Amino acid sequence: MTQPVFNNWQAVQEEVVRRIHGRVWNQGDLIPNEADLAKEFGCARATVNRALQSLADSGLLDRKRKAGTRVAMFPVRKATLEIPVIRKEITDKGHTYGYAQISRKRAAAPPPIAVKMALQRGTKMLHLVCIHTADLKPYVVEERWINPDAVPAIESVDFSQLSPNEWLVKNIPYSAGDITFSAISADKHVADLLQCRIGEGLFVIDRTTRRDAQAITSVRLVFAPGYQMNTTL
Amino acid sequence: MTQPVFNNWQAVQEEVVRRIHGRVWNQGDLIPNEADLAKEFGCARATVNRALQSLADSGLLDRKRKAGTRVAMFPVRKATLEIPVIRKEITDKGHTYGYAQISRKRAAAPPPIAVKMALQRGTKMLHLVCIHTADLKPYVVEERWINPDAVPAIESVDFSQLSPNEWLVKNIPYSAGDITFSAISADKHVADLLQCRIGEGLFVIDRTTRRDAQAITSVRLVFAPGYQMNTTL
DNA sequence: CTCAATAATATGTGCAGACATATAAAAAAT
DNA sequence: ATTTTTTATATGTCTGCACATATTATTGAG
Repeated sequence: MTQPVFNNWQAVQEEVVRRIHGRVWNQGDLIPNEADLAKEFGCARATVNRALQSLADSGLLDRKRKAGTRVAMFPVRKATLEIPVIRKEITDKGHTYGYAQISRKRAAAPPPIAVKMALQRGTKMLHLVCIHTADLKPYVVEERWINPDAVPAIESVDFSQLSPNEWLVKNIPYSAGDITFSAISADKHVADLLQCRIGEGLFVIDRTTRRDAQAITSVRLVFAPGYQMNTTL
Repeated sequence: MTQPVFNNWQAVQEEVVRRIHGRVWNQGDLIPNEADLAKEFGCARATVNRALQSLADSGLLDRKRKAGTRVAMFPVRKATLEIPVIRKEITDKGHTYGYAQISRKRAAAPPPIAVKMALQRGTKMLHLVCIHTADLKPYVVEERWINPDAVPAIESVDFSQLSPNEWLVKNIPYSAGDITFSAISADKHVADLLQCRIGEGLFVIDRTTRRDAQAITSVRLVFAPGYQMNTTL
């Protein structure tokens, strides 16, 4: 009897998944080490490593040096979300993109924003509110605070035609950021802009980006009713 | 002058990012091929490959065989979301987990669900509603449809103590799924369960999982007001 | 001129071997 | 008994080489 040969990392991965699903290896079990698996599968250890590493990335395995590889107790599935530029998101859906600036001013950020951005108290920030439309219908309101210390050039940029979202993505590289997804009830201000009822449930993305330790910008995107963010796992 | 040596893939990656951020390579530019970069960096091509592949995964580069590697026009950032088991999410936050089944019945799924799950019209499904609590306060309502054809064992499972969320994760492997995030306004039913005002904006996750082509289950998770889902990028 | 066959090329991935590194377990010192 | 040091081991990753594969560019046939 000739056993099948797994000579590429995807095949090895599939076999490992098959064994986990088939309860050959149970939750929490230590699985054989890479060298043994390589021998069994008739391939190089590097190939097994690639397969197992990829499964660890997706949360199905837990690996630790010396301790070995075990089947994750809670198979925490990881979904990857693509965060596109708003204009691209709208045009990719086949709609006509529109943009308008609502307001622009300098002001101290309110405490929650200041805390998130780790700012000195009373730092003057650039505050922008604008709206993105799809086929002339409100799509999302962008309320943004920009730290002029981190982006001096910002003072001379005209955001009446180009959204800060797009300008920042194109011009200011960032090294890290955090995102929060949540829901709010529309207040009067937002309801007016999005042309929806006051109190209506709206999807919200809050994002703060940094370069090294310095906060660049913090934005709240409030989407029109019915907005959905999709992904697969 | 001795140029620095990049003898590990993270260092190569950092240097490449530095060049993109520093506009040495601009958006849309074709960058040198792996062999040339390897020579320049004084490392093996495999090391450059690892670095560039990882950057392509994160959306900063676009790569195509023969065509080469270019800096992405829209640096679509990708955020990875961890989708944990609800009980684990709550206990990890340091709260006391509680669970209760609200209802259990057999019924035909409503059309939107039936479509999402690609079911025959009128297939009888198992319908479950339950609630998860954190420190005795409502945390999330789980409304779930389960396809008994895909999970025959489901009929004999008691969900009065163990949530379908947890039972399914532990017992039914799935190969694929899709997730939608959105916001709704609380209707009376949900408002009662979550002890919130009618109309309040609530964060919602809809998830459908499949094994091969067969739909296993479709679930709507409606979170209590104030819920946030966090990640980094 | 158009379309199909062919060659060239950049990435994708495999292999064997080596060394690096984290860390669990064992041994030694206190 | 407790802490520190050492050792063993599984994963992490680099190297140099080879071949696979997708796709563009070139060439050739009609």
